[in-house]
Amino acid sequence: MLQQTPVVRVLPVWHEWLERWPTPAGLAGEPAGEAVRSWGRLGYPRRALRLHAAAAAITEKHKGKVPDTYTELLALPGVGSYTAAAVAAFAYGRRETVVDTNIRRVHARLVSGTALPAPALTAAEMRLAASLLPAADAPSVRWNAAVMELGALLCTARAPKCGACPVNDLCAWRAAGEPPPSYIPKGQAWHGTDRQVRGAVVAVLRLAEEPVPAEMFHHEPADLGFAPAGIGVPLAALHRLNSAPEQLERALAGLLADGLAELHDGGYRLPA
DNA sequence: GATGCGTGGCT
DNA sequence: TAGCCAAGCAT
Repeated sequence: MLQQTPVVRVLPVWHEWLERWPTPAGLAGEPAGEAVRSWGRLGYPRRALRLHAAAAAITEKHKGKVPDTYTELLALPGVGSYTAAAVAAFAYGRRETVVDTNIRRVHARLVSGTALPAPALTAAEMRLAASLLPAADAPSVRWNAAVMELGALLCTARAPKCGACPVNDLCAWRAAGEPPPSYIPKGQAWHGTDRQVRGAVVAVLRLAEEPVPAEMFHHEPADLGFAPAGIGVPLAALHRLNSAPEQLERALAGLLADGLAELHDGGYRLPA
């Protein structure tokens, strides 16, 4: 849930999930669509699908217990190098090189003297992080947590709070006069993209209790002569995007391909 | 290595 | 207010 999503937005959903599915087996015992539905508006709903798949893998291959090694964690769906290291370190106390966006930014500034880390995680960054990690297990966990928090709370991407930083006297970027970034990060396009349409379609499917006919996506409900049950609001939002028919087709096809939707009785629904 | 993939708070 | 950006991953 925390992948690319701020902590404060994750917390309420996380609590709901743990109450509803206290164990991996509990989640694995329900349809994947239920995971997507209860994902709410966290974004990137593929993560819900993969979390469900990970729960199934944990149930089947790990006797229902979340594995405690980096390698086993990495093999789970939706778990990459960051998440595998973070779980091994923070849940199991292991010494792992945890590198998230916060840690990358702190290292870039404090050590490398640049305003921002490289556009993508590099081998050099991993080597640097590994070289800074304390040798013993417990201190390494504290180090990972501390650097991550420093980045999240003080050494932020925009308007870093250098005045409150406990290590500002060690900061290479500050010592260099806070030079501007050497490149301009290109923002993620949104308006008019397939991505926006996909999001609007999934919003409809989340609320739908019956398969949604393709015509519902392509035409105004008023033109169809019948009222959609319970999905009027997200459907209206989708139509307001006024996307081209082929764009809608791409979005629907993409959702099918990703397993976020399936065809049933001539309509689209979340995977049952 | 580059791209596609959500959503909403903050400035 | 339009854009930035957030505990990344898979392909």
